[in-house]
Amino acid sequence: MPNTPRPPRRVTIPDVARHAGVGQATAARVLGGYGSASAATRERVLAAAAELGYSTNAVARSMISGRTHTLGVVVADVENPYFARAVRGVTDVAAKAGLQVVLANSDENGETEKSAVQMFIERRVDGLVVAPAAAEHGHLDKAVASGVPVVLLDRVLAGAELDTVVVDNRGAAKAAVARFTGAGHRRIAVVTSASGDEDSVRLAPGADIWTTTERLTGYRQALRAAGIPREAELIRHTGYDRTWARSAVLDLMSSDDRPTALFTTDNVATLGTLDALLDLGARIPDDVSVIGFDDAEWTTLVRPRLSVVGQPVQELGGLAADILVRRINGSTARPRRHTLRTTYIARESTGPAPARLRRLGVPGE
Amino acid sequence: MPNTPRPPRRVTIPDVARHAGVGQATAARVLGGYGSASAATRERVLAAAAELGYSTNAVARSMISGRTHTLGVVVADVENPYFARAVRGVTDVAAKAGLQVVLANSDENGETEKSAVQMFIERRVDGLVVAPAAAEHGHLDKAVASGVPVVLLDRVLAGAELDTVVVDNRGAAKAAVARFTGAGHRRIAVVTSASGDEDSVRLAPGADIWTTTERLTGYRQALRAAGIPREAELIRHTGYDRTWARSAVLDLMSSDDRPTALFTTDNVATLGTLDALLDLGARIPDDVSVIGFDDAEWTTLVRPRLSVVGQPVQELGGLAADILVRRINGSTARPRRHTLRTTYIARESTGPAPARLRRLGVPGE
DNA sequence: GAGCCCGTTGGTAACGTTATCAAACCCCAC
DNA sequence: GTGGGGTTTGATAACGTTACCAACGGGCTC
Repeated sequence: MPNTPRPPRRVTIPDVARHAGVGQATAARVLGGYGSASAATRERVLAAAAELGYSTNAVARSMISGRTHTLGVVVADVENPYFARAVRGVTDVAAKAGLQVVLANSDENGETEKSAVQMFIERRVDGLVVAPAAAEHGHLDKAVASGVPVVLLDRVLAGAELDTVVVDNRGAAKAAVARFTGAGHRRIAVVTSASGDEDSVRLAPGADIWTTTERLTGYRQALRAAGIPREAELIRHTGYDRTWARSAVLDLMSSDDRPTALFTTDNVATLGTLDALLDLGARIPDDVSVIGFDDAEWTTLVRPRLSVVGQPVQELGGLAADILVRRINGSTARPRRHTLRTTYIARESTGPAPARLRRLGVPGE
Repeated sequence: MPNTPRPPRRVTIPDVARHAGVGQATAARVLGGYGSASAATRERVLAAAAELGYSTNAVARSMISGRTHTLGVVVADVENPYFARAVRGVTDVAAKAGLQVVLANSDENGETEKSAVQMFIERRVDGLVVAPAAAEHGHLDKAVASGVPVVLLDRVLAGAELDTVVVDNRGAAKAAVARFTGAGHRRIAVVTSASGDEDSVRLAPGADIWTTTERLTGYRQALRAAGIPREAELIRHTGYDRTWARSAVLDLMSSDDRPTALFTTDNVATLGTLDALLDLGARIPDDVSVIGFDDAEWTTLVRPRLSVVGQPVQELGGLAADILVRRINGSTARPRRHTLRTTYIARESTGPAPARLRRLGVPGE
């Protein structure tokens, strides 16, 4: 702790009490809004407080009440629109319950998350919302054990006895891909930012997040259900850079036996995919159909407008906050998983499988 | 205050001291990392702490130190990518200085902002970053007076003696529009989400935010510099809904004497404008040139890629946090305005003014 | 008029940490 | 053996609020 200069002394309850000519306890009751006081004294105390510019010291209050009226939120990155929306959902519900929200970014790093959680516990937050970055959840269990309720957001953690708020990623992906198969598509590719470790269903540092893995599983299930053999070449793991997804799709579409439908599991992949398709001069959906996962403001800007799997992201955050509020109020219900419904948003980027493949341009011309 | 159940008792310093067989003060010194202690006792205390699962109570610490190591941030809406980026900038710099960030959304409502600031002061945050929603700044002055440093983000407040971090909106807009005039454009329209009260240069509730007003001023200055008379018909105030901007542009482009260049002052306006242009089948930049304000992930998705005025948003937030850290450490420098540079990002949406106007399609076909 | 109940009031003890200060201790030099 | 410097140690007082309890007073009943 560096020795920083102390802030100036603030007006306290004893000050107000003295100025109002009442006992400290009385002033405290009026200012704290508890216990009883006659109208006359209440008036006097309030006047004195206003005159001196008194402002409650919430820190002192928390000290004795044991409540900070604060929620800690750990997400990968607020800059990511998905998490921004989720955080917004949390803050809205929290605000209604008189709680404020402290934010921390983990950058998908388990250690960063751990230390953020540690800080939150030291600060005695009343509850924690975490979008876990790693499979390890000892720190979260400890938080719960020490009386700080935890809700997992967006991602399931295998073997964790924690409230979890997610969408049915697998089912949503399966349903989306089923639209392709239903429209006669047989060669359906999937583009994902996930790195593709086969055994990463359990979340591990550096491995893929649960969400994406689930969506890939849904893709596979849809293919199986339609009796379409899985083809490794049609599954492209590109990593978290839009240009990589672009190259992958460029490559994919240069094949003589190119896919007629593309499913993208996340926005980075979608952006890269559209980038490639645009540069190839591919006609959507005549040449190729596209469905993305998660809606964004630009999905209705591109022409044709993009069909996507929409997620109730803000509600997800809101529900997480809601669960916390209930736990803070004493609920001891057994932790469970809450799965919210996605909605398929049909726009203009999907159509029947083309009878034959049109020649595409080469990017750069 | 509802009477919620108290959380379970936590392990405290006296507990650890007892368990380690040392005095409270000694244990406190070891655990608090101040004062001196022999290696042997340090060992014993640490072991006892680990054994009992001790975790520092930051609330109690704040109570006596007067510091909460917390920054309050009030933005219009974290869901807005602009503010999301700014918040990210704040948290990053704050984290490096050992500060956490509490978030509040004002939704551009002055009263909401005021009560958020009030809460922050009660919670004794060490500093405040505010993107002001209204011209009124009494509550911010009071915060500073009571020892809580305040930095204004993104918007200047007339008559406020506060540190302010902004970009040169006026100059950037002027330079952008000057590119149009330099390329021979004479009919240059501007599309803005601002409502258009003429006397809203001073920020007022319900009126336009400073940022947009400045950009409009820049637009006018660029026209004047090029000797082009200002035409009311070419200035479209559309309000904060993308479809309204779309209609405005549809109308604008249906004129026989339609503009050959469009400048949009914000992302909502840009989105609506492109929407309209796309539906009209307008060729950019052959039929019409476009420059937007503020970059976004989709500006490189549309074809042609959109030229924009880029803002160092994250740096803006970072600088705000930086200034606060300095003030917290005792700086009493006179508050001043910090204006960061924008960068014009030349892409493919601008070109020379067309010799004659091509007939455009009608939307809906 | 005495007894009682209830709203009001004020003194004081928490809460868990850091700050202060004096006492104890150690090692060494004289 | 004694004095002196420094380090180590522990008791205790803050910090500003709420919790607790006893005392007071007025209006009512019997």
